[in-house]
Amino acid sequence: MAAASIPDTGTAPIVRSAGRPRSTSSRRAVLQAAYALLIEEGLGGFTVDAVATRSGVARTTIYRWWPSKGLLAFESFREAFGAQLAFDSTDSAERDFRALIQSLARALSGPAGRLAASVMAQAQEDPEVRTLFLEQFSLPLRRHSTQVIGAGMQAGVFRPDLDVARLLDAAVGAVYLRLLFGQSLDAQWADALADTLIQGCLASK
Amino acid sequence: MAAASIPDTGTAPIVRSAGRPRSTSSRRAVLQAAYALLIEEGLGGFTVDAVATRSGVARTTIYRWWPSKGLLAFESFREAFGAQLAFDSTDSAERDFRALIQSLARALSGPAGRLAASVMAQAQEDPEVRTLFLEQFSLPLRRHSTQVIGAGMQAGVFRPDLDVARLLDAAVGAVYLRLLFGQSLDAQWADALADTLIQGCLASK
DNA sequence: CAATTACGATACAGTATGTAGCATAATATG
DNA sequence: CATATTATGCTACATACTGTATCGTAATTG
Repeated sequence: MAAASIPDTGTAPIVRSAGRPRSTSSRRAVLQAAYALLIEEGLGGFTVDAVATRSGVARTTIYRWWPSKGLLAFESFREAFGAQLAFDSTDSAERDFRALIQSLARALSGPAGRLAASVMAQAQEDPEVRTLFLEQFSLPLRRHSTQVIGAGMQAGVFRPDLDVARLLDAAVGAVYLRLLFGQSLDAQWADALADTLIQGCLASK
Repeated sequence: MAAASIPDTGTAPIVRSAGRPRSTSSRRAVLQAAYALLIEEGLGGFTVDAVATRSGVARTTIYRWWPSKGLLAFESFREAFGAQLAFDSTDSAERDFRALIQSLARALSGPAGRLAASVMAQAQEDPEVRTLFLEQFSLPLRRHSTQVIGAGMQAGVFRPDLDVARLLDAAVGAVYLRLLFGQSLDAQWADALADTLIQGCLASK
């Protein structure tokens, strides 16, 4: 019954130095405007200008805190997503593995999925975004998934020579593939994917 | 031993009307410059301006033939990739399936992989690029793959209730996932992926 | 030769990026 | 309360890219 989620690595430390403190309301307004713009207009309508106008925060202030569009998009993504991924472990490894895929698919199937797709696209232009996405989103998720599957191997449900990393490449890759092509990520699809991955291809029993 | 590859749907018809004909050398120069820029600089350095300068073709001429950056990127990708994917069918369904994954991974592992990643990123901004990529690249590939796997099911090697579409989501998704995250797509990885997909997760034989 | 279409060059308006300077606001410290 | 310090908002500016319009010139057909 242990619950896990993406750790919140982003929020600033609470050390107080001299001078006017950073406006938390402006920060929130910017991230929220970025979130809304990315979802409503996609990457095309996502400009610092538009974020400034929509949030009511001065453009120069945005540049002060977010050196690039990509990092702004990523921070907006992380804030919106950090709490959305949570998994419960049960006594069935197979059920846990299905839940893993379902959880990821569900989280990415909503409007926030467009956000993730936009960040992935930004990551192709900006290596820093790619690194952040990998280290702060993909890897924590993968670490937890590896544990879940490892438990299934320990329990003898999953084959002992299972290549967990490749299995996760396939599971996560399938979800992202459909996300990037704008295809639906409904529960039925996710369960069929899990079925296929669990059972494999061969006819011999 | 039947060979298959992506059909060449793009080249213009050969109807000759009055007036000065379109310069094929300019067209090639533009596509080649776009290709080089996307590979060397990535999406960031890929602008119509830069393509014009590098190709020596006037910017206005480029705009005349390619209404958007995304479509230019896609056409460049298609020209460079059309012939790169070819598969041979043997009498072993399992070997053919492995070859499928190997072929895709090999084609995307080179510098041209960055091109594909760039087009995928463009597809997030431009629905037209997404549609073209799907219809002219993904779907033909998928149709052929479905045939190969279907033959394996007919032959009794693959389970009769195998969900081919999900299997391909997983296989192709895994390749794209690593491509987009800049991770290597070497032959060893591809074969381990094929293993995992073929054998599934369960310990029970 | 006339009609037609493509190409190259220049110019232009619109928009986005990213920086700088300055006045003002908010907080900590003495 | 006075001062130092930092944040914010505003205007201005240089740079760059987009996309269109116009015009002179080149190449091809009939």
